[in-house]
Amino acid sequence: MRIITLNANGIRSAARKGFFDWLKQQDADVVCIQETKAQEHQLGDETFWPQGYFTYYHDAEKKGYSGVALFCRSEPDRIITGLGSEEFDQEGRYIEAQFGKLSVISLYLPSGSSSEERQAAKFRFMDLFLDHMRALRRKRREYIVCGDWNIAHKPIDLKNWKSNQKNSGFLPEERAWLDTLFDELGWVDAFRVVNTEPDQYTWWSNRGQAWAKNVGWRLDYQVVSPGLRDKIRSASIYTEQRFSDHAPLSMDYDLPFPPDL
DNA sequence: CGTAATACG
Repeated sequence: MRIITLNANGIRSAARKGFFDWLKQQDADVVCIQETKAQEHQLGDETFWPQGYFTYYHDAEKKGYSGVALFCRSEPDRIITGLGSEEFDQEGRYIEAQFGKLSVISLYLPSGSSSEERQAAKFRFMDLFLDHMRALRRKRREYIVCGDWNIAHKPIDLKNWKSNQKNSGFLPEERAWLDTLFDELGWVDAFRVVNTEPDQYTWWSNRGQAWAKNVGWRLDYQVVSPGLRDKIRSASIYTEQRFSDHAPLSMDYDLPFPPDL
């Protein structure tokens, strides 16, 4: 089973840069997109409903903002949109597809980099989402939570960790939140199970020479329930592609699709 | 600086 996640920074922009042509060659079972920055009525072109996939969008109410999507090679038993939050469900940040006992989720955690107000919103979402992840752990299901988590976990996960300790995305509170998720709740950062190398980034600033100098951050994760830990086979970050300021993260699991859990 | 709309990341 192959799962791909990408923050598209505009699904229409990514399409113009060849994302859907690339995707055809990837043999993905589920594709998780964040920052579609479009509403469904703007995505009439068949490009945005790829052949061979069941496609689901969860848009923000605000035009050109946020939004997540799922492309699924087999039809899910159920789709869940949103977390039951008045504040965040209108921002299009969560969509879950259920296939038997497996759920695959596309998540877009708020960025806090634009203002203190947005950082406060990010912390509110983190509170809400940690409770959600606690609730998921009590279910008799397995989960793959894909997306842009907007937090680098450890110094190995960004180039300039020393100078970024006061910046959104590498704040001590944000890092501790991921510690809680992984160490206390038992969720697994699947990429790090199969790749412990430095310089494995999924996002680069558009400013300066960040891309050319590989001054990046690892913000995009596939976070899996503990029962899937020994099913994680391999991970690839497609840094050659420039569909977005993020790179696609593709992971292979030792499971058929649809899963036989 | 890029995407998409005059804000947000």
